[in-house]
Amino acid sequence: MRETDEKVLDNLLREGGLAAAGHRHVEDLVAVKLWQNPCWLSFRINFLALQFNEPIYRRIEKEHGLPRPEFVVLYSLGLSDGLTASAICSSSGFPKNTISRAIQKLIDKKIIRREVDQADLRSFVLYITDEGKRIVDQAMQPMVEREKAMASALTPAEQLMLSELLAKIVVDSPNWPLITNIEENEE
Amino acid sequence: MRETDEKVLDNLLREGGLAAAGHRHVEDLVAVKLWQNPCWLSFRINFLALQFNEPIYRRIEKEHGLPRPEFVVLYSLGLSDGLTASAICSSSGFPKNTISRAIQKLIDKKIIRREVDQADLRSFVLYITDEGKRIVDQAMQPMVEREKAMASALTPAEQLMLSELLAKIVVDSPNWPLITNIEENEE
DNA sequence: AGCGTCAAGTTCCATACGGGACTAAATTGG
DNA sequence: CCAATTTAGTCCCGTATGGAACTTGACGCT
Repeated sequence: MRETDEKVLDNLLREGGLAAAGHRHVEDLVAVKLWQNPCWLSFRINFLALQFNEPIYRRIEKEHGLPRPEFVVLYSLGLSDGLTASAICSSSGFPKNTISRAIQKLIDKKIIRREVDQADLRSFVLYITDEGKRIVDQAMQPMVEREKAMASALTPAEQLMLSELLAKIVVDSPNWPLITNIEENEE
Repeated sequence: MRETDEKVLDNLLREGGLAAAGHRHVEDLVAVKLWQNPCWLSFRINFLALQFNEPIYRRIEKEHGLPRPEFVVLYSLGLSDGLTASAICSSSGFPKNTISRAIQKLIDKKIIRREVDQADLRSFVLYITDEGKRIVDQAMQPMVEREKAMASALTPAEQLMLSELLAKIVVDSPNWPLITNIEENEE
């Protein structure tokens, strides 16, 4: 790709959705961050993540007394019972001490249960209790609703497209280059 | 849309990208969260946000001594100088006390500068200093690189499509229903 | 003008968070 | 088969975080 072509593409990407937005009102700074931002992708993703999460986790906290890390554990077990702490860490991105604490709290609350893994005595296998299942099911509802609301800006065909595109990126994520912060030791 | 049609769509959405992933290896729990998850959209978005952010912010912290909220302020001013604290809050999703603190620190470090808004004596207008500009420019590079890496799982056409789809959702976000946590006061 | 409400920022404070050191079990390998 | 290394999970502790209360200025209303 020639130098100029690349610039053209960059601009197209950055301005993606500008025409379609038309006259619809967006807050000024959001508009700038959407359409005059070299980091078009990360802004869009971060913005949506925040907008989605913040009210949801606040509600789950209020309603069930579960802070985010605890809910993440529960949610993971709800999708796939019998997990280990480290599996939850790596699929969720939380550090292991945070997850460890969350697990302890959930055990105290009798929302999950823990058994030593006979195959590996260092690790524990976690199971959700009936009480736990009840809670996830209930907490999941508003999440699904909010998802629907979020997705409703798109047609079903567009939603499908989006789902596929994002999945592709997720699947590719293990290949992203490591960030090297081993540089300029100019403390 | 008939009941059953809706179920069909739900399944399609949830499994978006499954076929395309083919044989490529994905961690087990990630695969479950991708393809057997009622919250297909929020998982994809949150996962990508975390994967993107964590190394980037860690690096910026190490390299420039700026924790995330401080960088967010700087980044915002870099895109659009002369902002007010509350504008930064609402476009970034951070609470105002966190942003306030970040602003103070940045002023101390002489990375930004503050003037009272003559039109509204309660608020301040923030300006980035030359030093500040230097820092954003430098810190931006790895972000852009990482974006490119992230996007490189897609063809340019797909990237453009994604940019547009996400922008549509962002533009629509002010219309999402408020979360009502005013319910079942069963503390 | 004067009162009540609202909006911009700041301060206070309890707490959740995550880095890093630690323990114990597994695995590697010479 | 015994070090050396890696991995699962926990613990300690300083710090960043965000809720709530507060201050001060703007704005609406009669």
